[in-house]
Amino acid sequence: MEKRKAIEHTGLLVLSLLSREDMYGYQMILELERRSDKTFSMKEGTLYPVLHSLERQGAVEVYQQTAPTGRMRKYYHLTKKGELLLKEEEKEWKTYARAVNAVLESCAVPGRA
Amino acid sequence: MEKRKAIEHTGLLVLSLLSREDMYGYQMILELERRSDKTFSMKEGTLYPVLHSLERQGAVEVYQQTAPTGRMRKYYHLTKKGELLLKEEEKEWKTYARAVNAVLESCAVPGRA
DNA sequence: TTTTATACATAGAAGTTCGAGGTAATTGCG
DNA sequence: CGCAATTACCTCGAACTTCTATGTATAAAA
Repeated sequence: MEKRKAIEHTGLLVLSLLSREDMYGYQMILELERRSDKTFSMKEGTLYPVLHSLERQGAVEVYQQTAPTGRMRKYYHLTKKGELLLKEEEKEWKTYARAVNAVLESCAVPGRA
Repeated sequence: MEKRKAIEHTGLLVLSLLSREDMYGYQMILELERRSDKTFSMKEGTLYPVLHSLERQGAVEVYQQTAPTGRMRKYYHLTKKGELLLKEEEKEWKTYARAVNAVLESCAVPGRA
């Protein structure tokens, strides 16, 4: 009965990360955790299917590269299509967040207003 | 393949509405639409199961009342438990929104900074 | 050498929301 | 009066998302 802590807006977050630099999956998880100050800890079971879906949609492109450590990594690169998608989702997020806040404020106890 | 437009945070929004005044289901849908400036249009298939779930959790109490129009309505009232739940969910929302914004900003093109 | 961290991946469970459908009363319109 | 639209409740199953659990494999650390 434990409520699962959903990330939600996974696509937005991933696209956003890739807008600055190409990244590989595992790196995205770490970066997301760091930049959100530990609020997000996206699971691999969430991320990889999303990345594959973004690839099928043409929003990202993949290339493999061997890390200095010798390990293979799959880097994801944001395409033009991905940039557009990011802009759209960013706008949707802002609209959504504004709407939630508007409802919360409209219900807030008066007191100072 | 159409992406569905989820409301998400349904519980938070409903509890929030009820924190100001008792409401009946249909009214909540209209109020949510109004206060969110048309961003939200919660479906009945979403709302009623959520209300019943909140009732089972003891977060809301129900009473019936006949409207001036003669129609029967089921009003929902926020309990103490519901108020606590609201506070929790409100806090979670703020943390979540802050984290998303932090990631977006950390990825924003420089330019001015 | 065993554990931990890195790095990828998938299958199935669980949760949420919606679409579609149903019931029923009231209101407005021609 | 008859009929559509609105009000007001409800449920079921589809669709989607995320997580848990699990698996593979390599490299670094203990």
